[in-house]
Amino acid sequence: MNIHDLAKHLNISIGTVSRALNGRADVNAKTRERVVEAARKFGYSPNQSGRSLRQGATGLIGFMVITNREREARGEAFFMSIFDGMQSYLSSRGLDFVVHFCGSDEDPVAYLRRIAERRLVDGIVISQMYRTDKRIDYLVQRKMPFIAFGRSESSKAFSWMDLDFEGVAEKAINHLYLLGHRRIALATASNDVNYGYLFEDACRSSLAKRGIVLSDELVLREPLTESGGYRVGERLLSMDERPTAIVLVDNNMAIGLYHIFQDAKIIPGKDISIVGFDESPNGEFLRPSLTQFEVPLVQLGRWLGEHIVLLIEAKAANKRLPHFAKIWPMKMILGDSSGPAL
Amino acid sequence: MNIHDLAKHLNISIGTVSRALNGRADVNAKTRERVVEAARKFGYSPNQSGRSLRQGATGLIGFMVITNREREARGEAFFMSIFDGMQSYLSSRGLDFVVHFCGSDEDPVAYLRRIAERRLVDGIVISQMYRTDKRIDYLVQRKMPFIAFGRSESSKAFSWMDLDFEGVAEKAINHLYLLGHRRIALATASNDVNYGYLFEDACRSSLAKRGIVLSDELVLREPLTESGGYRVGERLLSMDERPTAIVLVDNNMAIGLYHIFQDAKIIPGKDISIVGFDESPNGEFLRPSLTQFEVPLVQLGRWLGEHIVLLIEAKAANKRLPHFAKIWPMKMILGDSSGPAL
DNA sequence: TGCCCTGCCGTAAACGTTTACGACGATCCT
DNA sequence: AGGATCGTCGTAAACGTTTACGGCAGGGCA
Repeated sequence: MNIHDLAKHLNISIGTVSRALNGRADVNAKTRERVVEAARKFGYSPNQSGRSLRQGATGLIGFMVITNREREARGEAFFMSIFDGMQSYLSSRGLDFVVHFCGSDEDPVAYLRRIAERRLVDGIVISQMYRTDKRIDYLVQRKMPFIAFGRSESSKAFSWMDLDFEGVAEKAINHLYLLGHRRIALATASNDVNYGYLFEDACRSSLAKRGIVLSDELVLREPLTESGGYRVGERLLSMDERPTAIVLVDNNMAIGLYHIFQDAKIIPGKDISIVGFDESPNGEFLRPSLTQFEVPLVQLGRWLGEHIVLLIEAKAANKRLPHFAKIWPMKMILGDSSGPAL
Repeated sequence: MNIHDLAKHLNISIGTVSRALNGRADVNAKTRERVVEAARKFGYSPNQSGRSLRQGATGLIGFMVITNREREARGEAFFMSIFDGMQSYLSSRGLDFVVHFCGSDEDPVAYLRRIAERRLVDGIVISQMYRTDKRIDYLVQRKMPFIAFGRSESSKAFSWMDLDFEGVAEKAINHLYLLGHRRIALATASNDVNYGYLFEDACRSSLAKRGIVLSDELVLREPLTESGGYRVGERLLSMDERPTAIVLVDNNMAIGLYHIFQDAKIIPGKDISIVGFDESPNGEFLRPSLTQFEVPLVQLGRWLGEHIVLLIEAKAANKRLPHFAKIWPMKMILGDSSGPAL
């Protein structure tokens, strides 16, 4: 069933059918009704390939995720909520949303090139940015609308949005400082993901502002997983001069940390203070409750949807692409895992 | 840059360019080399819309996931690994793989219809099956190649694959029975997801085989989350006659359960036995280690990729679609969370 | 009555591919 | 030497849309 069949069945031309379905003005109301009704009845929607070919746009927005078997990616609750918000906005605009998963054994740049060259999407959000990320140069050079979810170093100008690592670091450090903590550790990523460095730098300068230097042995780099958190705990416990507080860049780690502390009869918020990062079901659930930071992920997804559409529309109108650079604010949720220094 | 530009640049016809890139036999080796080299140099790949239109196929395989804000979906480690395997197989076949996320406020059937009618994919895997799932009837009627990941009741014949809930139930119950347990509880899903019922029925009949009836108060329906597990623990502890063992349909629950038991000074494997479900980072990590079931998810993803391709090829060859019905076996991993009954 | 305007619709070109078909020169066989 | 075969390539149609353009009927106005 294509547009010709439908037109023949209605005894009108395909042009009219197309105009009727696309809501153009120059079609009789009565005719439009007949067309829409027939389309519904036969389960007809325009073939997207034909439409894309003619319009030079696919109506598809992509989101690229890199799978990794180490499972260091932020969890389901994180991405799923973002997808939810993005999908909800895009479908309200009549656009489709698809997620591209780059396999753990594939080269992200090659994977992205393939998507771009075959013109599978009109625009794309890329995530899990590396410190310097070739994907950015490629997309800029190709003039493909995109938003990087996460910062990255590049000589080119591009649009990005990111969580407020600086703000979180400042609030976390300030909170702990006011509670009297002076020896504060940091648990961050062991791989090259950019926000690990960002957060470390931010913590370092927030501490420096208060006259504290973050010495290297207090920066614990481990996988952002439960067992990574457990390892952090082990290293913490083996230290000669144990820190009185620790800041985490990822809440999955909190689970492991709580476990080893429980084994060692160390009570978070009393014997040692813990500040987590983004909100997560785990964080809400842990006892004592984890001090962490709230981020409305569904809204964040909507923001991404809205702004990628802006970029696409700007390009279609042949206007110069604007560049967004958005830091997403996060609010501290006080829990019982952070208390006065001993 | 399209095929015409490339052809003009090489001073040959577009037909030859196309044949060269598509690896057809009737093109001179020297010419092919020049074409491939030029395509690489200019970053040219055939426009997928044009190609799809001509071929009547998109070369795209979809995977439909339903997001839910209750976060009861199986986690990242689960789906991500499946995607990884599926992507890896499909890309080796020159096919693209995309994931469609149906928003939590959308109707899954309408969402799927949209994908199908616009012909966005050649075939699709649908997941999170409901007990009776309209998506199946729709896809069957539309003759669109698909595999249901999860069983569902339908009068139509269709292809599906699912985890071995019966096998897991039998092994879990047998294991506990041999350890002397006779009063065994079950934690399962509070929503309408089909495997909740499947697992419950399977446990019921495995128990019945051993002369034990699974009474209603021992079936604890809660969300498949950490806090759902915590609720299960609360209900367990408030029982007059507490069960000596519990079987879980989801490992996220194990986290919550361990926590409340820790608070209540109840030791898994000693005071009460716990058997979890699929392997998960959580499960490996919990102390005492959780008795659970191993499932090679990457392989499972490959299987899905291979078989959806078989279905698509069969349809392209105008052969009757075969129907697969695959139960994916799972192996019990003995942990310390299950021990002799008191 | 003659003219323009409006509302509605049909026609046909164009989007970028793939592929059946035929053309052409070179080689091979008898 | 002549015809058949083979290797290579160009031509053009087709896939399913959208949309610029023009046409036609009818109504309004001078």
